[in-house]
Amino acid sequence: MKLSTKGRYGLRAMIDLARYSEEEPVSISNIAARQGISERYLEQLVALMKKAGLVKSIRGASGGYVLAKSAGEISVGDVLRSLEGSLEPVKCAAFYSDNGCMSAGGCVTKYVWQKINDSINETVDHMMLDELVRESKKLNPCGEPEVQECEA
Amino acid sequence: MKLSTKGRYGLRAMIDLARYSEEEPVSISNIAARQGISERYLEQLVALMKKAGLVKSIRGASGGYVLAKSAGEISVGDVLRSLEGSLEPVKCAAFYSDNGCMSAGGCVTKYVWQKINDSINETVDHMMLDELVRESKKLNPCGEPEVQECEA
DNA sequence: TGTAAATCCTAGTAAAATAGTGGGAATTAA
DNA sequence: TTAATTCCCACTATTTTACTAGGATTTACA
Repeated sequence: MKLSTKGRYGLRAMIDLARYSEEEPVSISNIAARQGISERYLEQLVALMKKAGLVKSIRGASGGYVLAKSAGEISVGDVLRSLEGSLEPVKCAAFYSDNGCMSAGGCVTKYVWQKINDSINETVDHMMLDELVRESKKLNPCGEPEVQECEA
Repeated sequence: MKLSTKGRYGLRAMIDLARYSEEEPVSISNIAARQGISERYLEQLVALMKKAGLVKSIRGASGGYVLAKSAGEISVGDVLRSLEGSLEPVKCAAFYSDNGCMSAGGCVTKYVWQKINDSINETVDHMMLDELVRESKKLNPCGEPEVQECEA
């Protein structure tokens, strides 16, 4: 049940992007430097978020990325799902239908997975990016590069 | 954020075990047959649950496994954690301490991971095995082998 | 108009994790 | 004694992860 580096780096990058792209587009190399993430790898993560409609790109010199909508309209869930795919703990074909996989019409554990899924989504869909940006400004007012001692 | 087969098979096995071990110990091969899981693999999963104090073993012929406590005292969380380790989405060293990993005393995303962690635990720790056993009896009253069409 | 800074796109790859399989010893009921 | 069972440890194929690499394309600016 671990989030991969995609989700971990991606959310950090997105908070960074939201924080620093208000005046001008932010480049991958900028984010990568501040967050201590490989440029080439981050490139791929941002591409996923672009595909999901969370960020817009401006090509060419002095280009970069900006949010595609306001930070208040982008949830942690949007970000994580764009990178990790669905957050559901078990990929169950019969998840949203009644005809389950067992003889008598549904497997027991399905309801467990669904409950976990619901609670994860409930949580991540109610945390918006603007909140985290405010928090980031409080914790790191001057925008120093973030030292990573833990691997989150 | 996917549960591995350990968690998925393990919970199914545990519900099966809880359901069928009321009168006599249930063997691995019994559970494996009913649940369509490899015996050798299931053996290893049950060993983890034994180590966690969720089941007791009776060795020798006509031996098998029984619950170490009543089904009402074993939560889905107990089972999943015994198999998967911690369910937290990110393994953060500074999780339960205040001195975080960033210069200014904590990283922003830590709070996100903690919220997700809390909501998962809240959910799995309030679902007890006895509930699921009752559900299992409703869905499959005669204890037929469970046909797996989905991979949950 | 050239150059540097950027995004964009695709492919490759080492390391780690997953999902098992396999052999065989120890225990115990019948 | 035998068969059924748990127990323990080692091995392995496959998949996933976490990148690296190369190079094409776009564009601001001198």
